Amino acid sequence: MSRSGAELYAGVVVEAPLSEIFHYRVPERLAGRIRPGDRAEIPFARRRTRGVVVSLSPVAPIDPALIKELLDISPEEERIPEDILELSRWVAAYYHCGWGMALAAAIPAGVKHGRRERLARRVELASDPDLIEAGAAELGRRAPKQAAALLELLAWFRGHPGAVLPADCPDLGKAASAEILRQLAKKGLIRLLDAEAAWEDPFPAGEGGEGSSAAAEPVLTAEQTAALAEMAPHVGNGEFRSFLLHGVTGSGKTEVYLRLIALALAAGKSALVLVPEISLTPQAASRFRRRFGEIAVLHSHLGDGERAEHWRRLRSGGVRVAVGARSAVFAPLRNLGVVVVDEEHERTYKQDNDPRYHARDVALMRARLAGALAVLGSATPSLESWVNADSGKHRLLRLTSRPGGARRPGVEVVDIRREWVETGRLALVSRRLERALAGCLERREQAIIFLNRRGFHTSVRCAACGEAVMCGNCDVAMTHHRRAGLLRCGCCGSERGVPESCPACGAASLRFFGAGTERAEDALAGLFPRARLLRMDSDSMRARGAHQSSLAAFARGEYDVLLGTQMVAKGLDFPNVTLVGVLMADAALELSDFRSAERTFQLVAQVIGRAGRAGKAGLAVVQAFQPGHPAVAAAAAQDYAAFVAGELSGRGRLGYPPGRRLARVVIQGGREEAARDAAEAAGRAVRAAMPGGCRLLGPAPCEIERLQGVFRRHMLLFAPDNRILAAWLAGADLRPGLDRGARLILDIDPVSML
DNA sequence: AGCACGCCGACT
DNA sequence: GTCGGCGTGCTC
Repeated sequence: MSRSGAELYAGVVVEAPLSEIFHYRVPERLAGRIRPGDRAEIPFARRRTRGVVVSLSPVAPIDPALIKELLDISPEEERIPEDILELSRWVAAYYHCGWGMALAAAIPAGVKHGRRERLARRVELASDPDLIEAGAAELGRRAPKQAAALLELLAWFRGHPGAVLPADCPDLGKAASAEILRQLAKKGLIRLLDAEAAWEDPFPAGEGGEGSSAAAEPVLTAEQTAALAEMAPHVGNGEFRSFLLHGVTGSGKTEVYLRLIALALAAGKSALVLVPEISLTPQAASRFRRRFGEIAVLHSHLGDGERAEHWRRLRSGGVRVAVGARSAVFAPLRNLGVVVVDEEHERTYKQDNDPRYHARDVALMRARLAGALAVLGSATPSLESWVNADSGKHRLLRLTSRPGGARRPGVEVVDIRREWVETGRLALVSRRLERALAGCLERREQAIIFLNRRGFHTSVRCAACGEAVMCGNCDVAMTHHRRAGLLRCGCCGSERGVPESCPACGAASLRFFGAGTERAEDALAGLFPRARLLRMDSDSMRARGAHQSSLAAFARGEYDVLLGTQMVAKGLDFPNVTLVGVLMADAALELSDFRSAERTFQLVAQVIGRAGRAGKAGLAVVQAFQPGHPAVAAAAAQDYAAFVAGELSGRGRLGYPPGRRLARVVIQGGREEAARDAAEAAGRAVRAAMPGGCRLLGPAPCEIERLQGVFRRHMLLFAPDNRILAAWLAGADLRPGLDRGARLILDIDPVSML
């Protein structure tokens, strides 16, 4: 069989959702140049596919008779760099997913499929919607799945006129699997297009390229200088170091990052900057471009082709700065010197589908593997990072003052309960806030009003039977959207008309409760009819680019008041904003999630920071039902230390993170029975394998037991440290009972408990 | 994932 | 009868 005697076998991670490694014989002509990281062409189950070579060995790990020969390897430009391969291996091990799954997250689609035989990745309707709808009705009898997918597509295109839908769009869910889409395309009902087809870059490179004069570098504050002086010696020396940069809003963290990156570049290294998607604005991108010339901006709206192009340029070393959201943590930068994670506390860094990695933690591991310097920046660091700084894992750096002498805003807390008693009505806008707004408008300054609830009313309830109108798919009360004249589910987005009578008991006694941004808009319009209001939430900002253009219009002074959800809590500073109002600071506290206090603190502290960023005096009015709640009080006092101390001791008492490590196992199924049986089986397996010093909660129904038509149960695994947690999970066989109608999700370091 | 096999209900 | 849809199983 072997002619030269020295056989070589390659371990290959196949491009399929499988966790095993498959092995292939390396043909002699490739034996000299094949290396781990090569993309390989392989025969796999009666077809050709591709994979990534992860190991090479002279011994066959299985019966050699079963092993097939590897067909070819890809050109050099498509190799996965060694450090990315290593990083993906760590992701697979840490998050308990297959290596293939981790690699899939690390390699962009455009690179995976190569340039030639590119898969169709965008969907378009083949004819006009009404014709399609008729087609769907006809299809319904024979192919219900295809018909459902078609209707889903139709609804999507009606909601997003003129847009092009990526074939793997999460909006479609699994209603439209690749197979279904192919079938529909075969029938001529839809068209599947190339990635390259139309999606203009919302952040074009534009001006500010290499040649343009470098932007004037602002003078650093003493604190910025000190922070840089701490870090500078560790740039480019090849040793991993991590820092937590705790800087109040407006203290100039970005300038510190920019200087640090400049140092890395000067030392011949490259730099990776992670930002939450929402702050990846054209302005932010151009700030980096002005300093560093050509950079890779990796945002979520890049086409496969563009993404692949960035990947190749970073990989070749042609571009040495990458700025991007979560998945940019895998950008193939060479010779990495600095890794920045801005707003490190943001939960958007956690991916909420497999592999469920936390980009901040992956970034730290990446820096460690590269021997680079990592900086985590935030005005309100996560407790995890804070504890790591406390224990000496990260070095803590502080920025407490704002450059240019901008003062911190004054904060006043309004007790809504007392307001209620004194005025006899439950007003959305307190008298104090009304007065402040009047003054602000009179001075021709701008205000931001924050309310983290969408819609008009947050629920519709029957006065006769007490039932709220629930979503048909989820265990969630539907919100009333008066503008649209319907009820919508905040979880799955499904809609229904506003019922005349109670769907549960039939009584014509429905009452509307709670307030969202729509209602706040009405309230403000009633109080200040002449004020120009801009409402920003995911309902009013559905159109592509609406978010950016609205913020720009507000910045130009075309509006007086910006009202919205989280969307207005973060992002740009508007020099003319001197007033911030928080309508229900404690709205999120009722959620049964152990992090809800932390989130409330972060959110309120961040919004308050929006006030008075330039020379002008700022004021924040914080309304709350529980003004004394530590999260609200500490945020109002801008006292991070006080909040952290209290919260940490509470978490410690309850045995929650960050003191202990947590994994969450969710079992879901279309039938309640199947989900419960599978959860019980998994629960027994987990309990049997539980090491000492650990704790198991559940299995029990999830907070939202039914979500998008699926029944969900979960359990929480608490362990003293990660090693023990990993051993526990390795020892528990979660497979049995899952085969039929139930699926299992394992989430390490979960951020959502719902 | 993708592709075969095989079962099942409906049409030339 | 057979065609197409859709569940199931397997891939070095």
